[in-house]
Amino acid sequence: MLSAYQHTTRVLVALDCIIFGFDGEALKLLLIKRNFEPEQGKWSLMGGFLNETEDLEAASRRILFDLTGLSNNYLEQLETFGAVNRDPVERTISVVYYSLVNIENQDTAAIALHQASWIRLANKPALIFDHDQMVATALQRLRYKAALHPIGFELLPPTFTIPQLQKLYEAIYDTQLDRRNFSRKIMATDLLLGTGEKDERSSTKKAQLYALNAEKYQQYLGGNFTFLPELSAIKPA
Amino acid sequence: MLSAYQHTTRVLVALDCIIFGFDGEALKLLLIKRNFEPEQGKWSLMGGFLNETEDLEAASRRILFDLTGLSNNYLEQLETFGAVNRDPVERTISVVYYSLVNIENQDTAAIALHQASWIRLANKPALIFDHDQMVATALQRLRYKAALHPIGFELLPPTFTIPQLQKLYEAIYDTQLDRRNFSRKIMATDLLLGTGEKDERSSTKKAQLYALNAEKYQQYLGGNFTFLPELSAIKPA
DNA sequence: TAATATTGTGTCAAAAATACACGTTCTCGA
DNA sequence: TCGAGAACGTGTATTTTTGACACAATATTA
Repeated sequence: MLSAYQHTTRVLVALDCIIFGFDGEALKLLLIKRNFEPEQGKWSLMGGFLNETEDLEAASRRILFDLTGLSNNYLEQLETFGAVNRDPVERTISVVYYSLVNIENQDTAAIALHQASWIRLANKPALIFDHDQMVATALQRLRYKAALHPIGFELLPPTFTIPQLQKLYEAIYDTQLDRRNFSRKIMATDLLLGTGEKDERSSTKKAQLYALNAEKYQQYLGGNFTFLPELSAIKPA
Repeated sequence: MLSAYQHTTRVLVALDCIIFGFDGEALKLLLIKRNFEPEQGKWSLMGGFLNETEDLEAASRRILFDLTGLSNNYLEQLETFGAVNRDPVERTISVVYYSLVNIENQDTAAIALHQASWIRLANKPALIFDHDQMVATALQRLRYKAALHPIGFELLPPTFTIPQLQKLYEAIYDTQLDRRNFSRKIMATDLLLGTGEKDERSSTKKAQLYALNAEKYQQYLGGNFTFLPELSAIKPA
């Protein structure tokens, strides 16, 4: 081991996780009520500190798992927030990740233990520190990314219907889409594999259930594709 | 001031800058030969450490200015790299920014002092630590971003010709574009203001010089727009 | 079994992307 | 000085994609 760098400041590194879910109608965030100071009792993102011997993404996954029992989700680094006074206790920079989870997979016990709740984005309370800004940035990134890559599926159960998928996109972009054009576009991607099944939860005409074509999915993740032309002008931040 | 957080590790925070330029033919990177250990004499990105009392972006701008005399460039946070052993000396995480500069604005003295050179991306030597990966990620981001936002102009002088602009896009995406379609598409954006001037450096028919329409530019930065449909399938990473 | 709600699909018109060619301007060298 | 070479500037026809729109089929429930 070489000798340490001189004359330099060491700071705390936090990780915060923005966890998106979808309840069939609206986008949701998994938020916690802080049970420690500072800002005890206020709403906040899931967070924790980086350990000496773990990578950033590993730390983010650890925090996600510890607090929610969720693992193997889509997880992507969003941005690092480092304003000098963003944490009143001590200089701390926060590396923020966002994740997309199937809301049905949640570990209810773990979530209850941490006083976490799924809250609709539209009803989001004010969060501590710069967490509101983190959420705003994450939503922007999600919109950006989901328009070009098929990551929306990460928010759905393994099988889903086209109307469900459409509602998801409508929730992400807070807009209405034309059923016929949406269906045509999605079908053209060849991403969906029809299961013979139908969605039995519906109380009118039951929609066909599809599963993801895993191979095609990987292809589309790598390249770019305009999933939603109707959204080519995504609203500015 | 509240008391400090307990039981947590503090780490060094570095900042590394990926500086893109364009010489009229190809994309270039401003790289330095390290004059300090470890890895003295090897090629590396510009970097430095975060000070106690500065924001991340401010630190990045400071480093950029100290080393190159460049300021007021386009600067955007790319990603934070934090693998446990990425720096052999001590656990260090690096917040990476990328910037786009007009290569004609360089401060020659500052650059010489730091043994920095503009090197074509195609001739990039191997860099220290994880800097190669940083560059790869930056190029990917640049391609992503420039397809939807008019940030390419940040690499050009205040006035430029359409053929120059086209060569820039061809360099960014390492591809050939059709002159007529490119011109039509760019003109349709209303981003260019014709100066009466012509590019006197050309030795054949002199091309018209344009300047950016600053107002339109801001509009396009905010929203999304498909600048280059021919690139809708940007190559995977 | 009629009313209601939702699914699934087809067509047509407009817009955008693609492919492609010719006349113009400038320099340089014969 | 004028002809060749090189790059600039622009227009049109074809194909593809988007966007707008309507009707028949299925399931539930009153």
